[in-house]
Amino acid sequence: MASLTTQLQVEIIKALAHPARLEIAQALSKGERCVSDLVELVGSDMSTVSKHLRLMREAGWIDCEKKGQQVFYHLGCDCLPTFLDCIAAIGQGGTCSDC
Amino acid sequence: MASLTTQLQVEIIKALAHPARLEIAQALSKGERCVSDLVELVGSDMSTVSKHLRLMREAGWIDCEKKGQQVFYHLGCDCLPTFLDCIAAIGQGGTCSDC
DNA sequence: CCATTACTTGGCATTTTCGCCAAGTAATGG
DNA sequence: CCATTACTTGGCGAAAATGCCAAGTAATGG
Repeated sequence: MASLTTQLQVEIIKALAHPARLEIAQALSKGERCVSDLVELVGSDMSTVSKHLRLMREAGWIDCEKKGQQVFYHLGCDCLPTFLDCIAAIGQGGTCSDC
Repeated sequence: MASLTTQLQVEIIKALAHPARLEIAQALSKGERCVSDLVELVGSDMSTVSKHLRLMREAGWIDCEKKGQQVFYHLGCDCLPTFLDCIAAIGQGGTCSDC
């Protein structure tokens, strides 16, 4: 039953459905960050964070740009902050006003 | 690092991050359905669908009501259709206009 | 060049999720 | 009552996701 389209949409949603990835999304909503910053934020090994970032990039949520030896990640989809606010509102039991 | 709040939000997102659950969400956006309808829709065992429904209910996305021997499920959050449209738009490579 | 920093990728063990079957519960009809 | 329908729950093997370590790559500084 699940169409290719459905599967693609699931991959997009799954890319946010993990504590580290959600925290990364929240951080990037406030501005770009390099990988080391995000490693410090989520507290996992850099290799782990790197893989999370790849997933999110493949899903289209984020993009990156290399500057010298650092790689800076930033949002790739304008929807994301609204999306996160919506989920946060639902999480607090309230109704979401934005969406 | 991941706070309790973050973990809760992740559970809410995860409740949509599965082909069967996404299809159920899309179906319920068009109106209420009983479990048997949804079993036919997703093509899995009824016990499997029942467990998906429980997850979605615990996340707050849906509610249910028993009518006779049937259980009808319906949306529990007004955000959901907008949310789904947004994901669908992202999935098609376009920018999301609604959110 | 060579060492160092900043990352990415491969591999693999551990944990989590998934989905079926079997069994249990609740409402309806005869 | 008893059988049937419509579900839910428990259990468990199979599949997928997660995260660390080790190894590989690219840019910079000396």
